[in-house]
Amino acid sequence: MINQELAKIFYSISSYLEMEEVAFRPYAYQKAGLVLEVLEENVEEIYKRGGVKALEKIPGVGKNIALKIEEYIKTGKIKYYEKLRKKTPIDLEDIISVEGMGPRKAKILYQKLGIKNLKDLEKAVKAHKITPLFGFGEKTEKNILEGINFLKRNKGRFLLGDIMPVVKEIIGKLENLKEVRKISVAGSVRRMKETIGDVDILTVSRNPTKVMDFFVSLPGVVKVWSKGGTRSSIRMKDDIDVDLRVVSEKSYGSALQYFTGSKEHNITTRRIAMDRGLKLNEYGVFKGSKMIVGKTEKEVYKAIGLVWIPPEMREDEGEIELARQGKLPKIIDYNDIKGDLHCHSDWNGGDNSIKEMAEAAQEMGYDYLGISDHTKFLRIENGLNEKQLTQQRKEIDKLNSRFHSLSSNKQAKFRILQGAEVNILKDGSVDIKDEALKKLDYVIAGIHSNMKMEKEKMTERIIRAMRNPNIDIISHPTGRLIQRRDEYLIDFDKILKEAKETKTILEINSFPGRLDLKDTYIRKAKEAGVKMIINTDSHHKNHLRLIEFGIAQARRGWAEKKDIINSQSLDKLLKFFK
DNA sequence: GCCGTTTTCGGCCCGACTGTTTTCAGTCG
Repeated sequence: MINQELAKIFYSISSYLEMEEVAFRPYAYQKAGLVLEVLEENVEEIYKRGGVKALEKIPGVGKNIALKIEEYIKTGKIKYYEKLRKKTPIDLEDIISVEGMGPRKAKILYQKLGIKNLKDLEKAVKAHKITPLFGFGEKTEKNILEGINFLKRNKGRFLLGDIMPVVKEIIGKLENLKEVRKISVAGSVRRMKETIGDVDILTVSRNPTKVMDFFVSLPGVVKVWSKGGTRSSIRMKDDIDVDLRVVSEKSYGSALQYFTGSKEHNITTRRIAMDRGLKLNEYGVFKGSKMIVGKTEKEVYKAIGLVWIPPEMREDEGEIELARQGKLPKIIDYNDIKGDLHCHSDWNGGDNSIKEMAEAAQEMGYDYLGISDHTKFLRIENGLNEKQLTQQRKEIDKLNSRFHSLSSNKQAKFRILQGAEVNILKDGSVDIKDEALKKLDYVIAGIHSNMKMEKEKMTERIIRAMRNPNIDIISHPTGRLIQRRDEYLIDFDKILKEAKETKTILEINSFPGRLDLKDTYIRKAKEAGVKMIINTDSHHKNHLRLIEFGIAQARRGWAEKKDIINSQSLDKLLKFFK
C-alpha cells in the first residue's frame, strides 16, 4: 500500500509543479508515480535491503526521489510536498478532478477569486464570478458546473480496483490469526460492483475480542468509529471505511447471504421464504422458532427452493426465478480466460517489451497474448505507422519461433499474436491502410478523439468502422470513465445489431476505471448473440492481473464461456476473426 | 528531476480540441 500512497503524492507534486509552470519536473514526478503504482516489490522492503541506492535502481527514481521515498518511510511525510501545499493552500487534487479544470486554471481562480476547494468553486461559478475573468467564458462556466455535478453524483464511492488490494491485504492479515476460523468479504465488494461505498467483512471466531483488538489496530487505520464484541468499524487511509462482524458458525452462511445483498435480492429471497412458511434472516432459515439451516449459503438457498446464486448475479434482475427453475446460466469462471489481446508494449505507450509481456502472460497460465499497440494518430503514445508494424511483426515472429524451440510443452504451445489498436477517426475511417491491416492477426479499433459527437453521428461512425472487413474488435465501446466521464452518445441497440451482422466482437475492457462494456450492456450483447472479449488494455505487465475485474463485469452481465472468445483455445479464437 | 550504444549535459512533453484570445493557452489522451 505504501507504493500507492507514494504514487498519489508524486502525482500531486506533479500537479503543483505544473501549476507553477515548472518545466519537465512534473513529468519526472508523474513518471515516478506511474512506476510505483505498479511496482511489485514494496518500497519499504527495497529500502530495507539496500537503502537509497536500491531505491535509485527503480526506473524513473533518481537520487532526489529516492531520498523523498526514504523520508516518507521514516517519517510518513515529505517536507517538499508539505511546502508546495503550504505555498498554494488549495485542494488541488479535488479541483482538477473536475473535467476541464487543470492546474493552470486552478491557480488563476485561486489568485483572482481565492478559490480553494470545490465548494468555493461551485459558489463562484453559480454567482457568475468566473466569466468576467480572462480566459473564462460562458461555456467554461457551464462545463465546470456540469463537472462538479458529475463528481457529486459519484461522491463517497471508490473504484472496485482501488478497494480490492486493501480488502485482500486486510483479509490476508486476519486469516493468519489462529483465532479466525472462517472469513469472507461480503457486500458490494463480493458482488464485484464497479464502485464500492464501504467494505463489509464477516468472520467466525471463538475469541471475538482478540480479533476485534487486532482489527482496530491494523496498520493504516486512521479512525475507529466503533468497537464491539460482534461489530467494529474503522476508517483506513484514503477514507475507506471497513466493517468487521463476528458471527456464530451456525449462522455463517445466512449472515454471508444477508450481508452480501443486494438489498433487492434479499427482499425477494425473504419473500420466497415467507411463501414457503419460512423466515429468512441473517441468523438462518427458520420454521416457526426452529432454525432449519444457516451454516452455508448453499443450504440456505436450498432451503427456500433455490440453487446457489453467484454473488455477481445477486441484483434481483431475474436470477432468482431462474434459480428456482434450476436454469441459472453457467457464467464464465475466473479461470476460463486463455489469453489477453489488448496489450501495449514498449513499442509505444507500454512499459515492458513484447518479450516481458509474453513471459508475464505465460506466468498467468495463458496460451496466447496479443500485442495491440496504438497506431500513428496517437502521437503522444508514439503510435506506430505501417512500416513500424511490419518491423514489429518480425520481432514477434522471432519470439514465437524461440518459444517453439523450447522444451516445455506449455511454452512451446504459447503464441504471441500481432494486432493493433487503430483509431476510429471522425468519419469512421481508421488511421492505418487496409493492406497493412490485412497482415495483422487481428485488428482492434477504438475511439480516442472527438468524443462529443451527436448520437446519430457517433453511432454511424462506429458502424462504419465495424463494416471494415479488417476490423475484428471494438475497444472500450462506450468510452465511459467511471466517475469521470459519461459514455459517448450512441444508439447501443443499433451497434449490437450491426456487430451481429458484421461479426464484430465487442471488448469488455478490464481497467478498473473503464469496465467498458458495463454489466447491463454485456447482458444485452449476450442476448443479442454478439460475441465479446475480455481484455485488460495493459500498459505494464502487472496490469495483466486486472483481468479479474473484466471477468467480474462479464459475470455481472451473465456472460457464459461461449459468449467470450478468449475463453477458447487459440485455434478456435482465430476462427472468430474476419 | 531522470536518463544515458547520443553517458555527466542536454533532451525530455506531441497534437487535437475547446473556448474564447483575433493569434493562443489550457486540457486531454
